[in-house]
Amino acid sequence: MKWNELGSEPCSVARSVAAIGDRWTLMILRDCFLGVRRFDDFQARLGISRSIIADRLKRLVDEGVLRRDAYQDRPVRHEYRLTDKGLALHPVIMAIVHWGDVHYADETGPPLLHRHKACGCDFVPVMTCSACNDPLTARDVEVRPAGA
Amino acid sequence: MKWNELGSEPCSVARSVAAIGDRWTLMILRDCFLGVRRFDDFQARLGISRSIIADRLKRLVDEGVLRRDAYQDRPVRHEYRLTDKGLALHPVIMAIVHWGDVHYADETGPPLLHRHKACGCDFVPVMTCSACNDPLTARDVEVRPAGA
DNA sequence: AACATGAGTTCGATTTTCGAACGGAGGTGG
DNA sequence: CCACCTCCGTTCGAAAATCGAACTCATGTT
Repeated sequence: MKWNELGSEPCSVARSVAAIGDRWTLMILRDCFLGVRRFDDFQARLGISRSIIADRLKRLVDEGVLRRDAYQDRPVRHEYRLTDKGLALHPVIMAIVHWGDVHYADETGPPLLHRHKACGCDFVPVMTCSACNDPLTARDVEVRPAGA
Repeated sequence: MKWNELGSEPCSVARSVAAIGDRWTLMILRDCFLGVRRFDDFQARLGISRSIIADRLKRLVDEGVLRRDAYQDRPVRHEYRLTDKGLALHPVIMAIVHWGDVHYADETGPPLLHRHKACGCDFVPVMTCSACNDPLTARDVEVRPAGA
């Protein structure tokens, strides 16, 4: 298998990873969820080559994860915003953040805190079963091919 | 910023991504959660260069995500198993799978189904608030720096 | 006119990543 | 004892990704 064949595997991980499974792409998505929208802001925050930013943003737009909207004319300028498909990546980013918080935070604790607007509390994300609402762990899950 | 500086950023996404944010690493982790443990099985399932498998497995062991255990002597052979830190990546993988299921499945539906052993039902993963147990969406969350 | 801003593109040099072939330690069959 | 097989890697040269710096382009500001 090669990089570009990944997307056509009959596996949802492979297809997702083909779209977003790249260091810089994930860092850009993190910034999107933090409200960053403009090319130069992405570049300044990441401190990497502009050509990589341009390439990754283009891919994300092609994938339908980001939308490129004009926010002014004369000169026309665009901003990058998450589409619904992009917003649906929120659990992925939250899961990654939480794993990092637990396993890489230093004595000062996690760098960022998350507050649930609805209930007003700081929280950590918990993955639950859509059927019984109980929290899930790896050992609770049985996997089988569809149609079996 | 460069690739290898990613891990020292004060950001949990950056630190996590430095450890696992690579296409092949994520594919290997997928296989780990499906029960694959041996070098040649990883290689056969992924169909990529053995050097990549070797490199990624080594990194994951160094990171403490996998453990390299001998399963026989003469000749000594090892298998790769998820540590607790590795098992803690389950929500990340589930979130990625679910996003792929929703956005890339064809008319035949998702390639794999997941059953919750405790309740016996097929399910999809739902991310919830640890404080109030309600499902979370991106717009429900407010982020702020720690210590504010 | 000179300078600033925002959003890229281009370029050559450096790093990574890749596939294919090889190695090696030990079994198995004849 | 010799050939072959299995499992687990390593080595190496070619191909690709990444890098920083400079350049472009359209406009607005001093």
